Amino acid sequence: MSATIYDVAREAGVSMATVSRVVNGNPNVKPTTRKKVSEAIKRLGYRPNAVARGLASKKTTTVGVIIPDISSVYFSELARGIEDIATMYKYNIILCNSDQNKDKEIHLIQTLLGKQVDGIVFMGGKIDQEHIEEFKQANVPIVLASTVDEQHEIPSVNIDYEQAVFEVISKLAESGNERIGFINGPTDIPLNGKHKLNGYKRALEAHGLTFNEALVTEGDYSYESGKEAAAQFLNQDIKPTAIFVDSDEMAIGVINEAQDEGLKVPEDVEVVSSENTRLVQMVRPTLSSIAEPTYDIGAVAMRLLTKLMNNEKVDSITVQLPHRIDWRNSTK
Amino acid sequence: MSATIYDVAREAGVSMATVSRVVNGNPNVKPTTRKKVSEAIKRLGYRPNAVARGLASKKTTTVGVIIPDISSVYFSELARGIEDIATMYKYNIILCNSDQNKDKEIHLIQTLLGKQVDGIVFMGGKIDQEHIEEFKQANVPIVLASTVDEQHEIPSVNIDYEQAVFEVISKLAESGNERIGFINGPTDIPLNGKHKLNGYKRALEAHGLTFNEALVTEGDYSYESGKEAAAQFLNQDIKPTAIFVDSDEMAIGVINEAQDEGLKVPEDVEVVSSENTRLVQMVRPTLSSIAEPTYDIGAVAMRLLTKLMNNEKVDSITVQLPHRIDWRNSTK
DNA sequence: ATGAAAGCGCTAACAG
DNA sequence: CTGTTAGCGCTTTCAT
Repeated sequence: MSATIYDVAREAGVSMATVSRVVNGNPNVKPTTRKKVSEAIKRLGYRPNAVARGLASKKTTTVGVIIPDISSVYFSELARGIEDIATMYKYNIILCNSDQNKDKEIHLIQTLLGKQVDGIVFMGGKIDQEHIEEFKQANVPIVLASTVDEQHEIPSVNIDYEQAVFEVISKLAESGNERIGFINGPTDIPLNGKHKLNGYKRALEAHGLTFNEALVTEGDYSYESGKEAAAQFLNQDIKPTAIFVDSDEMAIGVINEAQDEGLKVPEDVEVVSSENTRLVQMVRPTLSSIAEPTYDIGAVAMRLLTKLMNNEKVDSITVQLPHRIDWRNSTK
Repeated sequence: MSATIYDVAREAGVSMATVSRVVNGNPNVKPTTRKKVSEAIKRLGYRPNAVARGLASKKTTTVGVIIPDISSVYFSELARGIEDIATMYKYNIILCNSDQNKDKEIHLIQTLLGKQVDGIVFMGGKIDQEHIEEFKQANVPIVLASTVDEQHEIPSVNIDYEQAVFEVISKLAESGNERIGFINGPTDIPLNGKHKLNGYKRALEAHGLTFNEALVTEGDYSYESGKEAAAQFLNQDIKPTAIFVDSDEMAIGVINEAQDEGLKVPEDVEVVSSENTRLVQMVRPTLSSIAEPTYDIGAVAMRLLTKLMNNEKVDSITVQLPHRIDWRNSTK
């Protein structure tokens, strides 16, 4: 059994309150006493029990992180941003994979609240009423990262996805492409089915192009699904001359499929992706992509959460980070 | 304030002990009482406080996971394996990035122990005496995943890295390569500087080839460092005709560098990598690689940890998972 | 089958 | 500056 605060108190000949004070860096302790206590701590190898502390103080310095899939390149970068800032503010994170499954998500929220986390960073797809209910019932702050809440009720950190897609498609249209394909992510998620699709449509319209259903499809973010979607596009009569793809892995699938079919990228078909993970520079040709500040979204979301947990004032509950479009060799 | 077990007890007209019993599924409760209590729980929206429970029971159903960098493709796959099995056994994980920095590692171990985790999965580079001390002082089990402890004192899950490298180099030698390059990971880590290097040397020897220092270098696992190492190799007089690279990202750097210099893979230079992440199928040519069962290493490590936490008997404290070599198009 | 009561190890008033 | 004293919310004997 390891030493408790009580053991230290006895060893140092003081009360537990005093030990608690020196452990917590309370200045109201005479230097000599502090020294006595510190030595006793060292001698006994005392290590404060965070669980007991959590129970007494009602703070665990632990935050929950619900993420669709940590093994995805995109989300693991986000997670790193979250964890770095958490560490900076002395929090630890409990990491949970949801696979974007609503039941799991709800269950995880409850588990985390049961564990008395001080806050939660949530990443997911669709946020529906049931999520909102849970979030509101929680007595700790929640921040959404790279996840949109239609109602703008929950604090969140995102980029302007609709605008980003609008810019990509516009540029593609301006450089002469008349048939621009769009391989979206799962469209049951509003972020895809609504915002990104809107950006696509608005850009077409703005450039006098007509929307063609045969040029829009969806994948599940995997390499394989990108390859399949590309095969579908490239085997129809009206082949697109440019394709915007909603993830890097899918985009690589598209490039490979195109090349396998003897098409040249970007000469025959231009490709633009959407995550700007490290992968973009590893493919040949290097991939043009919406440069979403993935790490930063995580970092800023966590930073926002710390403010909320601290009851600090925040300018705005929803923050929108800037994005760029990085044009590389997969486009002309 | 949310309801406590005491509130539920009063609401249901029983004692807290009884509430505790139904919450924990203790069979010694009359069905009618159980029902009464369950209803009270529902009515009050009672959710057990895991911190209080942890303090009383000395179990947190939380395990610590120390990982070099969650944003690495390799480690995030490992982490997913860990988390899946943890979930299966009703544990949550506290995830911490160490960047393989020893001070951080030691500090994280202490933080996690302070948080009273029931066990730790540790991934890192060099395990030295100080680590071992910490591990031994901890009163909870520790399992190393994809991390070797020279002394074999700490439970661990690995593949036989030396043997795997031996096989790759042997095959390369047998197919006629006489100058086989080796881009290792950081060699201050015994796994690289000792075991993998040994495998390389032994294979050369076994095939009558002489060891040449100019054909061995190291990188930091990044794409860039792979590219640089390749540039170094390919610009010297005695160019290797085959290169074994210790990570997928570095290997892609090698392929790209070779191609940028006008060399063909595998015709002019063959490339074999070492992690078999999803990336191997995304590059062209697809990458031959040691098929390390990354996800499984994590899963098995976590499974082993659950047994240890449960005081179950385990056949062997160190497990060695089988590996394959997947030959793809980056080799002849 | 159920209840009473004693902690688990710590923080946080409140005194002094 | 230091000590006393209640809890925090739950588990766990030990009775009954």
